[in-house]
Amino acid sequence: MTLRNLRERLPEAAGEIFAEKGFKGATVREIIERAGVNIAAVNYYFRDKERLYIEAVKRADCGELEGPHLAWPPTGKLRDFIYFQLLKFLAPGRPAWLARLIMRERTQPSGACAEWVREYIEPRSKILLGLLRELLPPHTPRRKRYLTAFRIVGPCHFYCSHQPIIRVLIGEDAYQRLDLTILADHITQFTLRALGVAQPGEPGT
Amino acid sequence: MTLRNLRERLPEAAGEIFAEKGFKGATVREIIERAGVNIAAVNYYFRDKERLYIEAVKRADCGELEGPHLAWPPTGKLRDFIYFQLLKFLAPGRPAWLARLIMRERTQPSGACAEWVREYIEPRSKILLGLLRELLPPHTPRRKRYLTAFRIVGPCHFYCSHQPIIRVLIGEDAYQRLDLTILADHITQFTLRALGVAQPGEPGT
DNA sequence: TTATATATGAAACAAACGTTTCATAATCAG
DNA sequence: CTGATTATGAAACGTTTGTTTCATATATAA
Repeated sequence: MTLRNLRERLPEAAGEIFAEKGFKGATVREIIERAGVNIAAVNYYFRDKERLYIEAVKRADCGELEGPHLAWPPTGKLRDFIYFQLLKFLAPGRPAWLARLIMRERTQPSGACAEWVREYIEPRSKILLGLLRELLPPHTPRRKRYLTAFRIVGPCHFYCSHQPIIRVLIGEDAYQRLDLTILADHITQFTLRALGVAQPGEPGT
Repeated sequence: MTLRNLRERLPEAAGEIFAEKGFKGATVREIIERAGVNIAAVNYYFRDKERLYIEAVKRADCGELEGPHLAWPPTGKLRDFIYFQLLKFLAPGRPAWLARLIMRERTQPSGACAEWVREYIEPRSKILLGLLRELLPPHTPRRKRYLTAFRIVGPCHFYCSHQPIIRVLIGEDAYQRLDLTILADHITQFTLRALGVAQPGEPGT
């Protein structure tokens, strides 16, 4: 067989199943079956199930730091930030299990991924807070800045984490017609209006 | 021993542990140990682990329909809705595990609780959409109404579901100082301003 | 009381789990 | 080629899992 392929196929298949069933719910036998490798490979390449899990999470959320285009005005940067936030979770070409794996680790941290929070979550949080520092009036207290940040990131994550329930509530048809640009525009306009920042030509979505 | 107490203590202890570790992660032996009952009681009272889980979820989220006070103006109803939404998850006296159990079932439905979604989630969704029908201009398309609803409910859930990460990002001290009324007011003002609905005397939070 | 239904406890069940072992196969440097 | 290192496969390991069994204890009704 192709040697190096095996070491890569394992965490990939693991990610899909961990996302679907969680750490405890997934079994190594199901993972190695999907990866098409022998069960001993888990021990050989990753020592045990937990380290395989960490590796899978890291690969699922290791995208480059897609910062907003620096040349844009602050409002444009905000729209970009929101759009990329949505894109990460709901991009059409992106496998759905990636988002679910990340969301699972975000809302129920296994503790094994504290390092990943520092390396990945924290920098993005600082980008948004920096953006709000430009958009909000000077000397806005720190607390109001991150309260506003929650108001922006919250809805982005809501689409992903509550996906199963949203499908039921608004109907499958309406859910399928949702477009990422529509969502991003809506959140951006909603935010800018709430902050009292004028935005050219936008009567309503 | 007190007879009927036993049947009640079981799903209560189960809820705590299911919330903490999920359905698969929790073991019946840990549950019966915390409840202080014999392992046979699970089979005797609830047949199996899954039915015990369903019972625990139902009891965690069976609060009465705390609708906004009908006599209030629409803006007041909205604030009430948001406040109760937060209260359900983060009320000081309320055990934290209740919120986590509900959130777990919301974001990763086990499928066994479809009935609970219909009976509990759907009515509350309709209350909010009805409220928005009053607040938004007449003939606002259905899609914009529920997009706006997501903008309101999203942040409420964000506080709960991302609680572990928020604690790290803003610091434990700042997190402890967060007050539910502050949160509710902030979300309400943010929403009303975004909708272009005037609100008396409110320069900023 | 006696008879019947209900509740409890200790022990064991078979199945599934993560992990390990070890013999063999493949790879590669010399 | 030879020898050493690396990779693979089949089988079994010891635990833990959810569930069941059955004898005993308790409550209830006549």
